[in-house]
Amino acid sequence: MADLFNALSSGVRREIISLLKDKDMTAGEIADRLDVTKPTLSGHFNVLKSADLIIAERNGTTITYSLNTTVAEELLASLVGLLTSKEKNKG
Amino acid sequence: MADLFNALSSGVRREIISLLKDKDMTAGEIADRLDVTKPTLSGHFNVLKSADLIIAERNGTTITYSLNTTVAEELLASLVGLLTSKEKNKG
DNA sequence: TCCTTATTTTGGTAATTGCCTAAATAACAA
DNA sequence: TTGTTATTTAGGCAATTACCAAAATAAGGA
Repeated sequence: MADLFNALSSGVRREIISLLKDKDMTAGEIADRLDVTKPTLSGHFNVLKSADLIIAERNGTTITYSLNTTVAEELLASLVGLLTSKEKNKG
Repeated sequence: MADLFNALSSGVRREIISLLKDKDMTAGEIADRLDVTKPTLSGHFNVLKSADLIIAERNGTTITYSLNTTVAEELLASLVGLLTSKEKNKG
């Protein structure tokens, strides 16, 4: 849970997720669209992979990343749990 | 949005939110329950206030914090927007 | 083996964060 | 004004993060 929110706390990483929610992309394609170098991006991929938010699949020399929708849904559920069930102003 | 995720990326701050989701509490009450000093906590309150996630109200010498449920709900909506609408595997 | 493409790892620096103690401020009572 | 309680601000240090350039690795073709 901490890993997930930490992963989301970076603007670059949220952009990566936003790209991946529509279609899978290779590291190079993502690098073409974002304004950071590939090494920097590689570090962000690592953070997202550690949080299990994205999945990497190598095909030859290219690596295709995809959003892990299962974990994304679990994250949503966790956030609901964190923020809701406030009974104070029920009605 | 960046401020919101950044606010959530700290365990201490998530604990604060978790306490406040059930009832409003003063800074001192929160300090009694968490294992950091009051000055450290004060810094976390500032981060949460900057993100508009909590609301501070002074009564005499005490300051009572409450969760800003409106912003909490907006955060949930934002996260849904960030993570969903993936058409790839529709069906 | 040598070359090319794709991506990551390494190494370094600057900025940020998180925590603490000590000092300052705010509100109010005596 | 002096004292007390509640909280924040200031100052400083250690750890982490973010970024880049350069080097290294991986995969496959000639």
